[in-house]
Amino acid sequence: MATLGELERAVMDLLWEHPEAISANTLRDFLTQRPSNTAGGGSDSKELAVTTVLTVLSRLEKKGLVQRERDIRPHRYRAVTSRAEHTAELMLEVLGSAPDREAVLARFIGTVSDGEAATLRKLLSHG
Amino acid sequence: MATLGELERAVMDLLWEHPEAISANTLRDFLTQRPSNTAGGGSDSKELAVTTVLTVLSRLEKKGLVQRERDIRPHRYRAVTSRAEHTAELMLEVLGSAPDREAVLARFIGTVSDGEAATLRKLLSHG
DNA sequence: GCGTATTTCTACAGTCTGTAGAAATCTAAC
DNA sequence: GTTAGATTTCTACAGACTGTAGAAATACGC
Repeated sequence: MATLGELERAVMDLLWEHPEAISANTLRDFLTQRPSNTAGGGSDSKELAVTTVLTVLSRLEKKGLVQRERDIRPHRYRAVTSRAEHTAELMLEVLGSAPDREAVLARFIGTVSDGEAATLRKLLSHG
Repeated sequence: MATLGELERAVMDLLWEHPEAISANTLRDFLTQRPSNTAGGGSDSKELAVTTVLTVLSRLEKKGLVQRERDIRPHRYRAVTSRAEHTAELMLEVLGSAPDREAVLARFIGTVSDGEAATLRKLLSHG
């Protein structure tokens, strides 16, 4: 696993938002026309060739992040794991490489919000 | 911040192991001669030019991960943050980009060891 | 001042990502 | 069954980042 590029990331975000498998064209439309920018993020709406999206999807497939349905004609794509799973895996990957895991966790815990801390406490208690 | 290359990572690991600031030559020696390979990791002992190490150190400095002492002649380098801090920051960076933080945390928590869970519980209780 | 150690500049190859045209392939309609 | 249009695959290239290091500049000790 590794960190994704900007476009790869955008595509994954869309796939995560849409559980149903969708086509490259649909993705392209989402990527380019995206009208409602929730003020703050990067405004998109830049032309993109479908082949570009297809290339990115192929790469994501090779990376194991995307699965494609090849039986129907406009192939449909969908994320293999949920964003939460993926993110958790990434975090574990980062943590895994540390010989001082507990120290890392200590610092990590110190930064989550109160609400999240409460959630964590709950999760840890009935585990 | 971003993920480091292999050599960059190796350099950072050495700097983290050695709190005292050390020179590029010393680092080069560590990187090349490293005799005890704890069976399993990648065996090093490959020749490396000092300039290579210096280049990497410059890049790490530019990235804010390394600080250099310029007053003494063989410049000395040291890590700006501890590995634990750095790792925790990376984890937060990964987590931060998720809209469903709690879901991520839930999955994350499910994977840590019992001992670590205990540590976390302790940390969360008197926070 | 000079030689040697050290640092900075410059350079290049390999990988990864964004980008897309050309070429191949498929499907529906005729 | 042939053809046109949609779809997918191949191939290509530029830009960033990393590993790698020689050349050139600089500093320090004698």
